[in-house]
Formats: sequence, structure tokens, C-alpha cells
Amino acid sequence: MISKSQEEYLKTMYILQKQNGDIRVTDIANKMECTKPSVNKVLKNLKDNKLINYETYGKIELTDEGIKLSKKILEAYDIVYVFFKDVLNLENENAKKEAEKVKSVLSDVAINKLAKYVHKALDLNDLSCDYDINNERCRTCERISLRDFTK
Amino acid sequence: MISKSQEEYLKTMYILQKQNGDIRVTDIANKMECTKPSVNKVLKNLKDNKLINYETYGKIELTDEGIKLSKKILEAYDIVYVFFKDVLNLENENAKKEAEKVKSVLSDVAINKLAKYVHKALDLNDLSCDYDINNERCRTCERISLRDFTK
DNA sequence: CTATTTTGTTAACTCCGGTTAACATTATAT
DNA sequence: ATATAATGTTAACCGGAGTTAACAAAATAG
Repeated sequence: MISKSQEEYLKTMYILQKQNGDIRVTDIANKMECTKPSVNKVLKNLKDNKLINYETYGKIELTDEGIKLSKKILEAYDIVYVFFKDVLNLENENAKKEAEKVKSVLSDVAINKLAKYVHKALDLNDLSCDYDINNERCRTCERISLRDFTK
Repeated sequence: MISKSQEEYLKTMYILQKQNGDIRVTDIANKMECTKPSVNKVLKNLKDNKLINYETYGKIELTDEGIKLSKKILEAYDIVYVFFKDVLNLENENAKKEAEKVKSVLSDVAINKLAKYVHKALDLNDLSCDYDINNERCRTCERISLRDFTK
């Protein structure tokens, strides 16, 4: 099992892949606001956990497993972010920061409850929606998605 | 400045004082699910931060400063707990656990927003309420208070 | 094609929050 | 009053997550 901190790195790598087409140590360090050696440690660990493929000085790639987990993490982040931003009306940058922290700490059960609640609170309720953090994004969630990292 | 982890200890000590009339290392360790030496370290640190009075083998007491901070921490916990339990309808024990974690991570700004939101969500809205985490508990909050630790 | 800059890696270290093992002190039971 | 049990303390250690300093490799600019 991987730590919450490491999940953040994985998520960042997933986003970088989408944004840049590749994943570079320096970029990860920048996004995560840490040093390159820290990134290196994480790479080692994520590799051991079969979430990325990577050889020294070589290309970094998420495995299928890694992609799946990233998506789940992003899903959770989205929900919490939307809650802070659109339900609590926190200022955008603030909402992002809080979401980052809170998401890292919530159980799947709580995330799911929150997701359902956000649906309702934003009047996006859709009876056919059967949202679950471990499943694919539902159509309602799709509408509030932040998932397009390419722009 | 004290860490979030240490805040938990302080809060626990405040509650123990209310519940038992005194604060003992063993009791803290039990509540915090840690060992006694861990507690000792925390005591040392809280003392350095003037949040408790304490001499080796002596009585542990919160300072005025310590009490003030404890109340603030508890306030924050209450808000988050009530949100999980009464707004998201999480099962009680679960709500406690999540609240513990989430509260430790939220900024004052976010806690305040959440507090106001909880007011509204629970239809306890009171126009005269000017809730702020750094102030005394407002009357509305009073109603959903969990603050009576003596029973 | 070589010199230089950028990028990535390694090793040794720090800090935090916890641990175990051993010991000191205090409380209690007879 | 003393033996025993309970409680509290200390020292030495661990692992996670980060750091700096030094170096190796790769990319790039002339």
C-alpha cells in the first residue's frame, strides 16, 4: 500500500503525462514543490509498487494499475474541490489547496457520501446516477469534471 | 507553532481534565492510542510552547493559552463532525474518525465557511450569528454542541 | 564534435512522530 | 513499613519524507 503523500506524486505524474506527453523529474519536483532527490525516492517506491515503469535515466510511464489509481485519486480530488469551491464558495486557489489536503485524508466511504451530497447540493441530482469512487465517473460528475488537463 | 498532531494531544488533555478532573500520562496514551514515551515527548513540547504547566512526575495542567487553543480545536472538530454526521449522514463512529482527520488539515478560513454552511444546511440559520472559529461559540452552534464531556 | 547547460542520481543528513527496553518514582495492599 | 503493582521517564532507536552537496548522464549550442 502506498502513502497519501505518494498518491499526490502519482496524481501529478498522471497529469503531467496528459499535459506534456511525458513525465520528467524536474517537472514533478516543480509541481510538487520539492527537490529532485525527493522525486527520485518516490519513483523508486512507485516502481516497487508496480505503479510506474522506470529505469535509471529512462522514461517514466504509469502502468495500467498506476493509471487506474490516478483516476481514482483525481476523482476524489474533484469531488472535494467542487465541494469547497461551489458548495462552500471558497476562493478558487484556496479551494484547490484545501481539496488537496482533505482528499488525502478522507476514506472512500466519506468521499462517496460527499460526492452524492455534492450532486444534490448543486442541483445536479440525477436519479440514474450510481456514483462510486471505485467505478467510472457518472454523467453528473462529468458535468463538473476538471479532468481536461490538456489545456 | 504547534503541529496538528500535537494539537490532538492538547485537545485530548483538555477533555481528560473535564472528564476526570486530572490529566494522566497513561490516560492520554490510551486515548491517543500511543505509548507513554510518546506522550512524554509531547508534554515536553507543549510545555516549551507554554500550553501546559508540568514538571517531571508532577501534575499536568493546561495554561490559559492551552485552554483557549483547546477550545478552538474542539470547536473545529465539532463543526466537521456535525457536518459528517448530520449533513453527510455518516455513521457516528465513522464521522468521528473522519472529523478528526479532516479537522487536522483544514485552514481556519475553510472551517469558518464550513461552520456557516452547516448552520444553513441544518436549518439552524440565525441571522444574528456571527460565527468565527476564533471567537466564542455562537448560540446556534451551542445547539449542536458536543462539548459536554462530563458524561 | 566538443563545451556547456540542463537534467537526473546518489549519498549522507535532518526532522518529526512514533517505538521498545530499561529504569525511576509513586501508590497500594497487607 | 515494606513488597508489589502501577505509573512515569529516559535513552536509544526506527521509518517516512524531506533536504543539501556532489556527481553522472544527456541534451544543446556554437
